[in-house]
Amino acid sequence: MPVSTEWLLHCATTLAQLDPGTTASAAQLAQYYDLPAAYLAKQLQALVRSGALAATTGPRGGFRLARPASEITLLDIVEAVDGAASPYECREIRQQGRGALSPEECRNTCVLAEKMADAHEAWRRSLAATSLADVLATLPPSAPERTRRRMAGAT
Amino acid sequence: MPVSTEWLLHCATTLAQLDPGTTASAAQLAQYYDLPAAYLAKQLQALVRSGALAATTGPRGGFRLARPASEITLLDIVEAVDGAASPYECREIRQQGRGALSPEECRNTCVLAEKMADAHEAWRRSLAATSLADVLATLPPSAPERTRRRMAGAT
DNA sequence: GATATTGCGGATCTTTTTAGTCCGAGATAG
DNA sequence: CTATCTCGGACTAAAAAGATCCGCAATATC
Ligand code: FES
Ligand code: FES
Repeated sequence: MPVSTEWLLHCATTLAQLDPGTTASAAQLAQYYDLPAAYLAKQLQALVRSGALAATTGPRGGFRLARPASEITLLDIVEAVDGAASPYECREIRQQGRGALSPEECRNTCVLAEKMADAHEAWRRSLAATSLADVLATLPPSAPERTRRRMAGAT
Repeated sequence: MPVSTEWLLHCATTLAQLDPGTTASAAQLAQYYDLPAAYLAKQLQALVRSGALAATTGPRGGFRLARPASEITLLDIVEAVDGAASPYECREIRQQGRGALSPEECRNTCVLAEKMADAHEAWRRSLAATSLADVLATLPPSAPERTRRRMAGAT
């Protein structure tokens, strides 16, 4: 799992603390966390493509949340940057080799593939249970003001 | 996630269907599923190292379950081949850059890292809930006999 | 006791993914 | 209208992981 996952999770949390209508540029966010600006910009695009963020181009432009913070889950962000596909991929190994099963016996999906899919679904469900609003609720009340202040001074 | 994960899950299920005391060599298992024998052998070693399988060297040697099938979970197998580390790695990004938090504010772990760890734990819990014995229970009663028969004819 | 067979570990090569950089299209402010 | 600032996608290098190979140690058989 790429390092940029952590970047985007934190960037989204930061954007959620901004006033509505305000945007933060990729350069600002990069400076805020000391990250390579060009590469961060590339990853932010993935979140725009997925519909979690909205981007405004031109001077005074930048990124903002495309939806209320309560409607953006951690799963949305993680799947946008890391891909939504399950890491486990069943290649129907049971139909190959000397022990191959007949096509009739394979009408229902393999038990092992099913269990692996269940585990992946449990992982997804756990991440989908937390929204950006939930994350903000755990922060001290002074955090948003502080974030806005430190962000304003950036280039 | 490597393709070999599926291989090992099925190989372990196959071994669980053998009579106690009987072993199956890597070549036999490879032929049974039409897999590259050399690579499969290497992955089987990982399961031996983890303690899920036991190996006997020499003629008539091979692999067998090291424990009763009810004591081997899918998580044991997956973590043996794919590693037990969480795919998400927190690099403490919150302490870097212009928005860096003070060390005092970072005494407790970051909320985002905690949520990601929770999701990973949910995934683990789901896989640990199923043992090889549970998998065998879903198979038709004729399956073990059939597996033993087809395995016997291999080189 | 010699021999064939099997697992074991390390060294090696290939492929995929990740990390990083770059320049162009488009929009806003002046 | 022009200059400047922003995202957007294409391109290139680096690292990690996957996959493969070969030689060594151990054991049962003959
Ligand atoms: S055939 Fe793919 S998991 Fe069983
Ligand atoms: S600092 Fe690593 S997830 Fe927040």
